[in-house]
Amino acid sequence: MSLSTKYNPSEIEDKWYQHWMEQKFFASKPDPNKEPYTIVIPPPNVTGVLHMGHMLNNTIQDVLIRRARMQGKEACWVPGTDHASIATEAKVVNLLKEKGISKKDITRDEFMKHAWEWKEKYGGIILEQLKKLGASCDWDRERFTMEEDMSAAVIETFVDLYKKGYIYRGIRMVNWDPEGKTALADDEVIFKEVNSKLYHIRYQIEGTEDYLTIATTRPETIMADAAICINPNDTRFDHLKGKRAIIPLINKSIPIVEDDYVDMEFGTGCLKVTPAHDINDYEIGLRHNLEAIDIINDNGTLNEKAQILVGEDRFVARKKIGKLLKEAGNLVKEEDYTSNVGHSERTNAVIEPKLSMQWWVKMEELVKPAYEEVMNDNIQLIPPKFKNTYRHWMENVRDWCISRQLWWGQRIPAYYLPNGEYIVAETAEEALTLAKEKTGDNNLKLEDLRQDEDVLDTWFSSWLWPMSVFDGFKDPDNEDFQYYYPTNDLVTGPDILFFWVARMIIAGFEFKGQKPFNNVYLTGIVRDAQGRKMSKSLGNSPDPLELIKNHGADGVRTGLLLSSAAGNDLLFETKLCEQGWNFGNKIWNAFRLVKGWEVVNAEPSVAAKKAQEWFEARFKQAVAEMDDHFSKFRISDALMTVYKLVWDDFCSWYLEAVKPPYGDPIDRETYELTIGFFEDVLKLLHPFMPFLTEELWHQLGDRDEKDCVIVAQYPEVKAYDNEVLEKAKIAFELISQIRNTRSSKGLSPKEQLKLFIKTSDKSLYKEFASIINKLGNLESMEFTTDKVDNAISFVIKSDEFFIPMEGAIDVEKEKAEIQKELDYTKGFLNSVMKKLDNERFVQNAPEKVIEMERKKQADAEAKIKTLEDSLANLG
RNA sequence: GGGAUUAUAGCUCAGUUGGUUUAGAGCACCUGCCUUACAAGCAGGGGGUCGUAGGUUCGAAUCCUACUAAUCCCA
Repeated sequence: MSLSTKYNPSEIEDKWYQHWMEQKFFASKPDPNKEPYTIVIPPPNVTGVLHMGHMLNNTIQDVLIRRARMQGKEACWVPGTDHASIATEAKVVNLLKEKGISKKDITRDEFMKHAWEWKEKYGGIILEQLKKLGASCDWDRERFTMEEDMSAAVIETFVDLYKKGYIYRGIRMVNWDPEGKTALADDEVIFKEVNSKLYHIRYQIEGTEDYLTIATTRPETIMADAAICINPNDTRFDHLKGKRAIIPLINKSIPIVEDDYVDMEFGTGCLKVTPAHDINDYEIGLRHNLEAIDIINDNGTLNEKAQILVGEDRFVARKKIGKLLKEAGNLVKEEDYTSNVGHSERTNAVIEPKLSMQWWVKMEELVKPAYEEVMNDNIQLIPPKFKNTYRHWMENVRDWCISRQLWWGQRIPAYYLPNGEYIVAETAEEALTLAKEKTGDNNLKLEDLRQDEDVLDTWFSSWLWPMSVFDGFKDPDNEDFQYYYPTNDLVTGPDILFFWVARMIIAGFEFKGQKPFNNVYLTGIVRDAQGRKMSKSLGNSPDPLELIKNHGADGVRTGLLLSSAAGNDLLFETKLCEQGWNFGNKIWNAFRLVKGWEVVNAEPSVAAKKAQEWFEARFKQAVAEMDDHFSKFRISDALMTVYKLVWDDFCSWYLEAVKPPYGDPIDRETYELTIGFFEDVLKLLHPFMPFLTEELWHQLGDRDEKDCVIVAQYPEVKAYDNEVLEKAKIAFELISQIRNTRSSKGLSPKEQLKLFIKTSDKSLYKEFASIINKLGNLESMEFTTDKVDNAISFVIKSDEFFIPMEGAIDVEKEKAEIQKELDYTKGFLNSVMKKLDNERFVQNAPEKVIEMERKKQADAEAKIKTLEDSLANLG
């Protein structure tokens, strides 16, 4: 045979993906005769490249969708990307910079043209990468959050929420990125440990020659100080109460206030309060009615309100002011200090807390149905431990800042009138009409309206995703939306449970009165072997495409799923992919064996017939087990079930039992049944290992282009013969014991052995005699009523087995082994008897439990007797 | 500081409402085999007082309390 002993995935993967695409197997359209099964992809960032998290997440989605497809459901997996305003804008700005173009020198329209060009050229690489993984998305349905219809939905919902009073403008402290010149959401801020200095600065107490000392990491903000704050319980500062202090360098007088917020242990116990530049200070400011003095420009330089160092960058200013304070004699000391400083996820600039006018969504009311429907399990979170986390967030929900000071995104549909008022409307024309009504000024023209410069947060697009991908806003009655929505399962990471999942649920109920999905499967986070998050800066993330190249997509998928229970982080090692590949190779070689057989018309062997009966039952049992695992979203358990079914049951037991001696042909009946079993196994395996199974499906039989395992009918749960499984278990244990005996005596597996059985019930052994003979490699199998001399013996249940050994038997060693088992069984019996001797147990425990304990007792007693006999026989 | 989650074999995890369990799986490990499908394999084997200390119960890995440790979210 010319087939390689090694399975080579790269030869077949692209071929089959292309074939599936050509046959339109991924495509879905509404079919009223079929049950829909829908997944929308968590849209990856359009600038992104595939990382391990995507691999895990999309593998799970693909497993679910492929299984549903084979089960005859109308399976639809919608792919797409989001426009990632900050990330994309940063990329475009950088590209323009390389071309010598500055964003501020071009118009908004020109910039958007460049951005779209960038998107067309570089965006969406990640979707191409998903194809390598085998993702069976309906690619004809690919969506992008900035395309026209999707944007229209965003604008429509903004106006809708505004009209309902859920959207407002307000000044709030935001995370300001002075480089990107935009506000960032909390999750876009990364906190890093930074070495800095703690400056101890003394302020004169007004009207005295005394000083107080504060400690700060940001001396450049002293000009924005509105007060000095002390803890009211701090007796050290009683003399300061009611006094005022003077800011050095600018000689401004500020009050000294008292607030519990001040940590008496930290620094000097005196806190400078800078409401415009620190979130905690802002809140103290609100409590004490302090003025917020903003001395920093949008680009991070100091403005004229600072009075000194105007125009200097905040970090330059920090150094210079240190020097100035020193010269003025106000710098007491500098000490080294490490602090957690927020950085922009995109530009890496140090975040500046900044007061700024932003658009907000009022969340308190909106959240209510979304909260309820998860708490009552109408929407299920998997694993359920996330329900708690979800509840906690929903109960403490805060308003959502949805404006971003960027151009790439949907521009906020608010139009300012010359008098400073504004109108929210879907179009400028509509706004003009409304403006005329509002002002009574019929001379207003479009040119008089100025649209808000800001765009909406990307999440404000993503939260509509399950509805907008089916045009649920543009055309709510359309067939797709009616058929596919609500979707079935959502697969995503717990890190965006609030930013995305919760908001989708909110949007689903608010805009359509329906949940967006039934189940949310939260995957773990893929970490490296040391448990660290994978990150570019650590360089600990393997290249997914490289992994696929080396281990095959099937190998990587299997490797990822093998040890990733829902919600558990996955400590990734390349070894896992090797294990996945090994599994594929095992199946490949099973195929080589079967394919190599010569088939003749003959009677099946007794062993083969028994093996068939057993494997049929075992297969059905595995189908039932897998079905149960899938129903609970235990994907890795389902995989493990089929892994063992293939490796242990099909390869190690079944194929070994039916395999003819080398060179001999196989009878037709056994051959055909075996092919049938193989196909059944491939079906169970296909959602996990799509490529290998498709290849073997076509190699096993002569099939046309439409007859593919991807659309084969998935095995259904059926009743099975449990008795044959129970009997086989004992027969297999006997075979293991025979092999063990051979192995522990250092005999070759080729050495044939004689077996004597002492039992009161011969039927099981007769039934399985042929298999026991073959797999145990026996010369003979006989029944006996007496002990057999010069033999190794062992006990299964209450039956005793003897294998005569030529030459000396180490009696002491045999005795020791039997004694060990006897001790264990006695201990076990003892624990059973403790229960049965306890009156209260017999009274209180359920009948079934007591019965089980009595059975355990009887079995153990019989076994002990047999073991004791064995021991006695040995002398 | 507030809240949550987790703790079972060397590693990653099962163990479903307490009773088929003096605890299972995969990987890793050890021993023997290049046995004509597969050495990336085959056969066999060892390994855990279920984080610690109490409590409830006839019975606890499972329920309760405290402690310890780790992780996450919020401030």
